[in-house]
Amino acid sequence: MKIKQKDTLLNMFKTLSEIARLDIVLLLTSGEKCVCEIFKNLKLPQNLVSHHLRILRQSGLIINRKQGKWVHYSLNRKNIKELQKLLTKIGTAKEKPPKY
Amino acid sequence: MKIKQKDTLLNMFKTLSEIARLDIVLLLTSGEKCVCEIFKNLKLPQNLVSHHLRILRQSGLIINRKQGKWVHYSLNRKNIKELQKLLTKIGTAKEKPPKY
DNA sequence: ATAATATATCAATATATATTGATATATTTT
DNA sequence: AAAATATATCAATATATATTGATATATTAT
Repeated sequence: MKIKQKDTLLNMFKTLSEIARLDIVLLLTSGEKCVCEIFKNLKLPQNLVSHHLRILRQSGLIINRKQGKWVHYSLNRKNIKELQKLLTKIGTAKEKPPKY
Repeated sequence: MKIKQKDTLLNMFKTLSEIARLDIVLLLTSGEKCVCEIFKNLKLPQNLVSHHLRILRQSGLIINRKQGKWVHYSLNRKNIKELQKLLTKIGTAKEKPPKY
């Protein structure tokens, strides 16, 4: 695996290892949401959610679009697919059977 | 998703978000390895690798078996499958299209 | 029994990052 | 233009965790 690719994956794992961010991602599986919907839904302060959204964006897991005073966030399926691929690779690697 | 299940997934993500541990998991895709093989391969001190192996074990990502003075570690495919499932769910969730 | 090898644990420290509070920016409404 | 709303940023602090060094335990070899 290329170093850059590994870094990207590592970053996605790191990003998803925080409960608030995993919750955001799970929430976004039901479609795109503005920040206000997200922080009300998760019952977290707005600035904290904003902070986590930035980390999610920087890791490539979500994307956003601006519309008036709202910023709508949604999942970045392309990169999530990459994570899936890696896990499939890990999960299906051949296993040396224990020797008795 | 049940709280306990989410905790488990969160823990797996947290575990995989450290480069040494991701490297260990990637190394183990080629079959089970004893600790000495792992720390020599990764060029990390033995006690540090031992520490990371414990975290990997506690998160359910790897299993071990003892044989003489060696402890052999290998992937725990069952739990890795769970991670895969979640990502598949996230990656295939329906997306509300942006409105123009 | 002693030495050597493989692994794990513990305490101390360094480092990264989550959280909070205050504030800034941009857009819409009145 | 002023007020209200939505979002982002910054500095400070709290917390979690990686890393290191020292040491303990268990097994095998001599």
